[in-house]
Amino acid sequence: MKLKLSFYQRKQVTRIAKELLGKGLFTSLNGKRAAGVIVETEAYSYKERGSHAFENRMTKRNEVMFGEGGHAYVYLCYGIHNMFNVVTNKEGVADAILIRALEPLEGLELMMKRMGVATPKRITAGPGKLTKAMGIDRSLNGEELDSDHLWIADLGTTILPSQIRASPRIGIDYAGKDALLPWRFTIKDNSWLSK
DNA sequence: TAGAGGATTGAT
DNA sequence: TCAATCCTCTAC
Repeated sequence: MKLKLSFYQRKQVTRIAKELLGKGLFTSLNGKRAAGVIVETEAYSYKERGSHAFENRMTKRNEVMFGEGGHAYVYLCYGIHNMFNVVTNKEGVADAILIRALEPLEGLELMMKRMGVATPKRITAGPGKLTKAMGIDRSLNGEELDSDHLWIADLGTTILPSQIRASPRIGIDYAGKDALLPWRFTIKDNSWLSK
Protein backbone atom coordinates (compact mmCIF):
# COMPACT_ATOMS: atom_id res chain seq x y z
CA MET A 1 0.00 0.00 0.00
CA LYS A 2 1.34 3.43 -0.97
CA LEU A 3 2.46 5.64 1.90
CA LYS A 4 0.27 8.69 2.30
CA LEU A 5 1.82 12.11 1.83
CA SER A 6 1.09 12.79 5.50
CA PHE A 7 3.75 10.17 6.34
CA TYR A 8 6.42 12.52 4.97
CA GLN A 9 4.96 15.71 6.36
CA ARG A 10 5.85 15.01 9.98
CA LYS A 11 8.57 16.93 11.79
CA GLN A 12 11.26 14.48 12.84
CA VAL A 13 13.32 13.76 9.76
CA THR A 14 15.51 11.17 11.52
CA ARG A 15 12.44 9.25 12.64
CA ILE A 16 11.07 9.18 9.11
CA ALA A 17 14.48 8.12 7.79
CA LYS A 18 14.40 5.11 10.13
CA GLU A 19 10.80 4.30 9.26
CA LEU A 20 11.63 4.26 5.55
CA LEU A 21 13.88 1.24 6.10
CA GLY A 22 12.06 -1.86 4.90
CA LYS A 23 9.63 0.14 2.74
CA GLY A 24 9.43 -0.45 -1.01
CA LEU A 25 10.48 2.10 -3.62
CA PHE A 26 8.66 1.63 -6.92
CA THR A 27 8.98 3.16 -10.36
CA SER A 28 6.77 2.62 -13.37
CA LEU A 29 8.33 4.45 -16.31
CA ASN A 30 7.42 3.93 -19.96
CA GLY A 31 5.38 0.95 -18.85
CA LYS A 32 8.38 -0.67 -17.20
CA ARG A 33 8.14 -1.44 -13.53
CA ALA A 34 10.94 -1.86 -10.99
CA ALA A 35 11.07 -1.95 -7.22
CA GLY A 36 13.47 -2.34 -4.33
CA VAL A 37 13.38 -2.47 -0.54
CA ILE A 38 14.98 0.56 1.10
CA VAL A 39 17.89 -0.63 3.25
CA GLU A 40 19.95 2.57 3.70
CA THR A 41 18.93 6.20 4.23
CA GLU A 42 20.48 9.49 5.33
CA ALA A 43 18.61 12.38 6.96
CA TYR A 44 19.36 16.01 6.08
CA SER A 45 18.05 19.11 7.84
CA TYR A 46 18.27 22.82 7.05
CA LYS A 47 19.80 23.14 10.53
CA GLU A 48 23.10 21.50 9.68
CA ARG A 49 25.91 22.06 7.24
CA GLY A 50 25.59 18.76 5.41
CA SER A 51 22.37 19.91 3.78
CA HIS A 52 21.97 21.79 0.52
CA ALA A 53 19.40 23.89 2.39
CA PHE A 54 21.66 24.84 5.32
CA GLU A 55 20.56 28.16 6.82
CA ASN A 56 17.52 28.12 4.56
CA ARG A 57 19.61 28.85 1.52
CA MET A 58 17.21 28.34 -1.36
CA THR A 59 18.43 28.02 -4.93
CA LYS A 60 16.89 26.86 -8.16
CA ARG A 61 18.35 23.42 -7.56
CA ASN A 62 17.01 22.78 -4.06
CA GLU A 63 13.76 24.74 -4.10
CA VAL A 64 11.69 21.55 -4.02
CA MET A 65 13.15 20.87 -0.56
CA PHE A 66 11.27 23.93 0.66
CA GLY A 67 7.95 22.61 -0.60
CA GLU A 68 5.70 20.30 1.39
CA GLY A 69 6.86 16.81 2.31
CA GLY A 70 6.11 13.88 0.04
CA HIS A 71 7.88 15.05 -3.10
CA ALA A 72 11.01 13.75 -4.81
CA TYR A 73 14.19 15.84 -4.84
CA VAL A 74 16.48 14.58 -7.59
CA TYR A 75 19.75 16.30 -8.46
CA LEU A 76 22.93 15.55 -10.34
CA CYS A 77 26.15 15.00 -8.44
CA TYR A 78 29.70 14.98 -9.84
CA GLY A 79 28.21 15.57 -13.25
CA ILE A 80 27.38 11.89 -13.50
CA HIS A 81 25.12 10.57 -10.78
CA ASN A 82 21.48 11.30 -10.04
CA MET A 83 20.64 11.37 -6.33
CA PHE A 84 17.14 10.55 -5.12
CA ASN A 85 15.83 12.25 -1.99
CA VAL A 86 12.48 12.27 -0.23
CA VAL A 87 11.39 15.73 0.90
CA THR A 88 9.90 15.77 4.40
CA ASN A 89 8.28 18.20 6.84
CA LYS A 90 5.80 20.96 6.04
CA GLU A 91 6.09 23.63 3.39
CA GLY A 92 8.86 26.11 4.17
CA VAL A 93 10.89 23.63 6.29
CA ALA A 94 13.62 22.13 4.12
CA ASP A 95 14.28 18.60 5.41
CA ALA A 96 15.02 15.65 3.15
CA ILE A 97 16.13 12.03 3.20
CA LEU A 98 18.65 10.61 0.74
CA ILE A 99 17.93 7.03 -0.32
CA ARG A 100 21.34 5.36 -0.51
CA ALA A 101 20.68 1.70 -1.17
CA LEU A 102 17.96 -0.76 -2.15
CA GLU A 103 17.57 -4.51 -2.14
CA PRO A 104 16.05 -5.45 -5.52
CA LEU A 105 12.47 -6.64 -5.31
CA GLU A 106 11.01 -6.47 -8.79
CA GLY A 107 12.26 -5.89 -12.34
CA LEU A 108 15.74 -7.31 -11.86
CA GLU A 109 16.18 -7.97 -15.57
CA LEU A 110 15.23 -4.37 -16.32
CA MET A 111 17.72 -3.08 -13.76
CA MET A 112 20.52 -5.17 -15.19
CA LYS A 113 19.70 -3.91 -18.66
CA ARG A 114 19.70 -0.29 -17.51
CA MET A 115 23.05 -0.81 -15.79
CA GLY A 116 24.54 -2.69 -18.68
CA VAL A 117 25.67 -5.60 -16.54
CA ALA A 118 25.17 -9.35 -16.69
CA THR A 119 24.82 -10.07 -12.99
CA PRO A 120 22.69 -8.35 -10.33
CA LYS A 121 25.57 -8.19 -7.87
CA ARG A 122 25.37 -4.95 -5.82
CA ILE A 123 23.34 -3.42 -8.62
CA THR A 124 21.45 -1.01 -6.33
CA ALA A 125 24.06 -0.63 -3.54
CA GLY A 126 24.78 3.10 -3.67
CA PRO A 127 22.80 6.31 -4.30
CA GLY A 128 24.04 6.89 -7.84
CA LYS A 129 23.53 3.28 -8.81
CA LEU A 130 20.02 2.78 -7.52
CA THR A 131 18.73 5.80 -9.44
CA LYS A 132 20.15 4.44 -12.65
CA ALA A 133 18.82 0.94 -12.01
CA MET A 134 15.37 2.33 -11.18
CA GLY A 135 15.35 4.77 -14.10
CA ILE A 136 15.18 7.83 -11.85
CA ASP A 137 16.60 11.07 -13.21
CA ARG A 138 16.04 14.79 -12.83
CA SER A 139 12.87 14.71 -14.92
CA LEU A 140 11.27 13.27 -11.76
CA ASN A 141 12.39 16.17 -9.58
CA GLY A 142 9.38 17.52 -7.68
CA GLU A 143 7.22 14.47 -8.47
CA GLU A 144 4.70 13.50 -5.79
CA LEU A 145 5.55 10.23 -4.10
CA ASP A 146 2.07 8.81 -4.52
CA SER A 147 2.07 9.30 -8.30
CA ASP A 148 1.71 6.45 -10.77
CA HIS A 149 5.35 6.80 -11.89
CA LEU A 150 7.14 6.92 -8.58
CA TRP A 151 6.00 5.87 -5.13
CA ILE A 152 6.97 4.29 -1.82
CA ALA A 153 4.81 1.56 -0.30
CA ASP A 154 4.54 -0.29 2.98
CA LEU A 155 5.46 -3.92 2.30
CA GLY A 156 3.95 -5.20 5.54
CA THR A 157 7.33 -5.96 7.05
CA THR A 158 8.50 -4.41 10.30
CA ILE A 159 12.07 -3.38 10.97
CA LEU A 160 12.75 -3.53 14.70
CA PRO A 161 14.87 -0.82 16.36
CA SER A 162 17.41 -3.52 17.21
CA GLN A 163 17.89 -4.16 13.48
CA ILE A 164 18.75 -0.54 12.69
CA ARG A 165 22.28 0.83 12.84
CA ALA A 166 22.95 4.59 13.02
CA SER A 167 26.30 5.96 11.83
CA PRO A 168 27.81 9.18 10.40
CA ARG A 169 26.79 10.16 6.88
CA ILE A 170 28.99 9.58 3.86
CA GLY A 171 30.85 12.12 1.75
CA ILE A 172 30.15 15.32 3.65
CA ASP A 173 33.52 16.04 5.26
CA TYR A 174 33.03 19.70 4.39
CA ALA A 175 30.22 19.86 6.99
CA GLY A 176 32.62 20.09 9.95
CA LYS A 177 31.20 18.73 13.19
CA ASP A 178 27.83 18.15 11.54
CA ALA A 179 29.51 15.40 9.51
CA LEU A 180 29.67 13.43 12.77
CA LEU A 181 25.89 13.35 13.31
CA PRO A 182 24.74 9.70 13.30
CA TRP A 183 22.09 10.33 10.69
CA ARG A 184 22.86 7.46 8.35
CA PHE A 185 20.52 4.55 8.98
CA THR A 186 21.07 1.04 7.71
CA ILE A 187 19.50 -2.36 8.22
CA LYS A 188 22.14 -4.37 10.08
CA ASP A 189 23.95 -7.08 8.15
CA ASN A 190 22.06 -6.40 4.94
CA SER A 191 24.23 -7.36 1.97
CA TRP A 192 22.95 -4.52 -0.26
CA LEU A 193 24.38 -1.59 1.70
CA SER A 194 26.66 0.90 -0.06
CA LYS A 195 30.30 0.69 0.81
C1' DT B 1 30.57 35.06 -17.41
C1' DA B 2 34.39 32.44 -15.59
C1' DG B 3 35.96 29.20 -12.18
C1' DA B 4 35.61 25.88 -8.55
C1' DG B 5 33.72 21.98 -6.62
C1' DG B 6 30.38 18.24 -5.47
C1' DA B 7 25.23 13.90 -0.44
C1' DT B 8 29.80 9.05 -6.27
C1' DT B 9 31.70 5.33 -8.68
C1' DG B 10 34.81 2.11 -10.68
C1' DA B 11 39.25 1.34 -12.37
C1' DT B 12 44.32 1.66 -11.35
C1' DT C 1 44.52 7.17 -5.43
C1' DC C 2 42.38 9.29 -9.25
C1' DA C 3 39.74 10.55 -13.29
C1' DA C 4 35.16 10.96 -15.32
C1' DT C 5 31.91 14.76 -16.34
C1' DC C 6 28.64 18.68 -16.08
C1' DC C 7 25.52 21.20 -13.50
C1' DT C 8 25.15 24.63 -9.92
C1' DC C 9 26.60 28.28 -7.21
C1' DT C 10 29.56 32.13 -6.13
C1' DA C 11 32.26 35.94 -7.11
C1' DC C 12 33.77 39.31 -10.19
